[in-house]
Amino acid sequence: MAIEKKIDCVILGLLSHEDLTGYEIKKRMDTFLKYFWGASYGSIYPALSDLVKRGLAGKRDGAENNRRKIIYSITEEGRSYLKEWLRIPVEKDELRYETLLKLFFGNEAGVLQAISHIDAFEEKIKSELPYLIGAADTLKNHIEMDDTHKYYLLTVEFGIKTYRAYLEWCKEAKAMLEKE
Amino acid sequence: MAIEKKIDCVILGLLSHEDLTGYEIKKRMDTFLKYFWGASYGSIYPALSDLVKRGLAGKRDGAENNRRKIIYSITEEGRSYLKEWLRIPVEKDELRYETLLKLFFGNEAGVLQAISHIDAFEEKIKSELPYLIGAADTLKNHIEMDDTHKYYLLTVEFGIKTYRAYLEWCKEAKAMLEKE
DNA sequence: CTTACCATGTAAGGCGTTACATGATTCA
DNA sequence: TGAATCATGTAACGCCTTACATGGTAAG
Repeated sequence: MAIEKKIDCVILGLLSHEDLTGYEIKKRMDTFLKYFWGASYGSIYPALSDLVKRGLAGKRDGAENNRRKIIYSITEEGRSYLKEWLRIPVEKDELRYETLLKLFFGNEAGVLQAISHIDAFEEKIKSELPYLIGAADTLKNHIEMDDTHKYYLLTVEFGIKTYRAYLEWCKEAKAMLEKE
Repeated sequence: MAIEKKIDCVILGLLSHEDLTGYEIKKRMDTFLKYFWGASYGSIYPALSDLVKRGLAGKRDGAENNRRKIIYSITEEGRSYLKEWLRIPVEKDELRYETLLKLFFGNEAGVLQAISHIDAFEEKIKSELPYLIGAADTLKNHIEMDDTHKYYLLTVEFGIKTYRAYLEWCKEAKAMLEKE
């Protein structure tokens, strides 16, 4: 079992780029990490408190007007912790594709239902792909400026490649099911 | 929130193909569903008891010699339950790619470490791909015989397509990181 | 004026893994 | 005879999501 909790590492990773509020951390996850990682407020805020308690992050008040705001930053200890986690090999990559599960048992439900699941999957991928392509284009235009962008681009391109493979598969899978 | 627990659906799905023991269910998951779903004994056995309690599965003794063995089968109620789950749209497909996470924060650790994570990922994919290709070939040779095979083939081809996309990405990602 | 967004947090409960516990059989 | 595989199960615990609770601000 891992000593490092993933949520801590993600937060620390984001804080290694810039100081952020809990709300902003969630935002970053929902945009940059969306297609390969996710977390809810219910895990982010407690993790943030815990990180501060352990000295891996610091907090400061950043309130403007009447709006409360707590800005978190990474400490030196936090940076070491992150580096150590980055150094050790990946434990496991996990996927839980409900779409494939429903497809695997498709004979119970029939061809039409299988196709409708593939259609829904295809729609979702098609709607997300332009965003990824847009992000890649933007990143390519100022790759020299910031090193973090280079790594971000890497993950975006992973997304683009796999999404395109998904779309190809959707087409072929439907063709196979329809020729009957 | 879903009323249906995924573990119940997976088990019921496997039982819709054939009668199985808990041990065999785990085996099926570790082979057929491996690259898009997983579960441990700690979730399978309790789920099985629960399924019987709710009348969705039946159990019978299948002991041979001195070896105890409990064979589970799907009931009519179980089949309806499965069909209903199969009918409703997919809730969500989830992935948690630790590899991409470590890569996203790669600037903290440097190019060499990023490459070593990609290498490890590539190795894993390369070692699993032949198994998928072998499965696809076998399935293609008796696709007419059994309808369940057709759907199994669909998921295997999903695996092959995405794995190939992964490998392409690995190559390009490393090339990008190395040109420096 | 109301909807969407900014912003933080807690409590309950679900889900599932890991580790443990036990014991038979098969094969080298 | 020891390792691998067959076979079933429980207990502790961790992690996370959902739902709830609260309140300010910006924009239409």
